[in-house]
Order: sequence, then C-alpha cells, then structure tokens
Amino acid sequence: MDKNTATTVFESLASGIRLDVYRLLVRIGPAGLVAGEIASALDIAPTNLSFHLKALTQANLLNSTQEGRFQRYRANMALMQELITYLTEECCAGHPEQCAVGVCQ
Amino acid sequence: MDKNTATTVFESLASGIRLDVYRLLVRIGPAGLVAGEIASALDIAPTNLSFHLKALTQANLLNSTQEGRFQRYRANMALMQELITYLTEECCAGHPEQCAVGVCQ
DNA sequence: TTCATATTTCAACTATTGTTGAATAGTCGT
DNA sequence: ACGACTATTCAACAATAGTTGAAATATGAA
Repeated sequence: MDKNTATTVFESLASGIRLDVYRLLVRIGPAGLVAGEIASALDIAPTNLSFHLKALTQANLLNSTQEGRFQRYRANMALMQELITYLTEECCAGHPEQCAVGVCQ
Repeated sequence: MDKNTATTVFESLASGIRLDVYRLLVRIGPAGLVAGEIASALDIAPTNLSFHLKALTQANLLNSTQEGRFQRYRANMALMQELITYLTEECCAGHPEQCAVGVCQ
C-alpha cells in the first residue's frame, strides 16, 4: 500500500457517518446491503448517504453492484488487511524485540 | 475503543504530513525524536509541524515529554493495537468462517 | 541579566469537506 | 407509455481544516 491510498482510507473513515456505514457493512458480511437499507438503518438522508457512499467506494473500502433499481454495497475486507499490514510493517525499525506492545509480532 | 476515539485517530492519520510524522516515529521506536529533528527530517515549517504534532498528541497517537527546551515525541503503539482490534472485532458478525479474507481470525 | 535557540500560540487567510433541497437518471410494474 | 420508486448529481451554502508569518513563551548559555 502506498501513502496516498492510506491517507485516502483514513480520510474515508474519519467521518462518523462513513465509519458507521463501513462498520455496518463489515458486521453484515458478504451479503451486503442496498443503499436504502443503509439509509434507514442509520437514519441518514439519501442525498447525504450517497455522498458518503461515493467517498467510501472511491477509497475502495466498499464495492457496489447494481441489482435492478437497487445498489448493493459490500465492505472490502482485503483493503483493511492491507492497511493493517501497512500500519505495522515498519514498527520499531524492524526490531520487534524493542516493541513494548506487540504490534510488530 | 469507542467510535469517537476511532474517528479522531482516523482523522489524525488522514493528512499526509501527520501520517509521515507518525510513521517516522513508529520507525524510530521508543527513542522518539524532538520536534526540530522531525521538522528537518520531513522538511516542514515549525509552525505547521507544531499544528500537526498537537493534533496527533491530542488524538493520543503521540506522547511528548519535555527535555530542557526540546520537546520529544514518541509514537503510542498501544493505541494502534486497540484500533486494529476495533476494526476487526465485528468482522462477519462474529462468524469468521464466512470471512473470505482472514481479517477475522 | 541578556541573548540565542526551540517550540508553541495567535490571527488571517485559503482551501477543503459536509449538508441540504431540487432536479435528474434509471428501473420496475401496470 | 405512464407513474412510482431507488439512487445519484448538482448547486448553494455552512462548517471545518491547513498554511503562513509575526508574536509569545520558555529554556539554556554567556
């Protein structure tokens, strides 16, 4: 993962609404939810939700597929795994034995 | 970790400068760096760096201690570990066998 | 005490992001 | 084709974040 991708992901999750959406979809798992279900689950105006869904999708944190007139969204778990790797890969300059906390492994 | 803490952490890492600072300090490890060292390593104006260091410190991603007229900053690894737990704890609604990617564990 | 150094605070400005309602595009059922 | 429904786009505005230089604070050295 490059720095640009990482900041985009962080920016995407830096809003309470987007974090709620993302975590809702992580909880739901592979089945995903259509936009209207997300809107009513979280009580967000459709226009505003659309704005945030677009941000999450552009950041590649969500995938979407069309189902008739519905749009189904799913969390992209793989990107989160890459982010976690990115965050910990340089821990303690490659000397995990210095790591007080065990993030390095 | 609560949602508010999480969004604060994400917001802190959503800026390229702050991500650079945080990763520099992760790489350096427990020894940390003083503000001036960070400024020259990353070529950032002191005023601007101070602004970003304050944001990172308030988010608890950095700790700082005074050393004479220097201010030393260190990355708080424990918070990152908590964030990773928070991001993955609800994966696939507690049914890790559904997880295509292995984020659940 | 006086001067130089390290860092932060402040105020002004610029830029970016978030929210809202109205309008638009696409899909389904009749 | 028509009307109802789902979702997105657009434009306007409000709110927030980022950058800069000047001033302030605080420590150490002479």
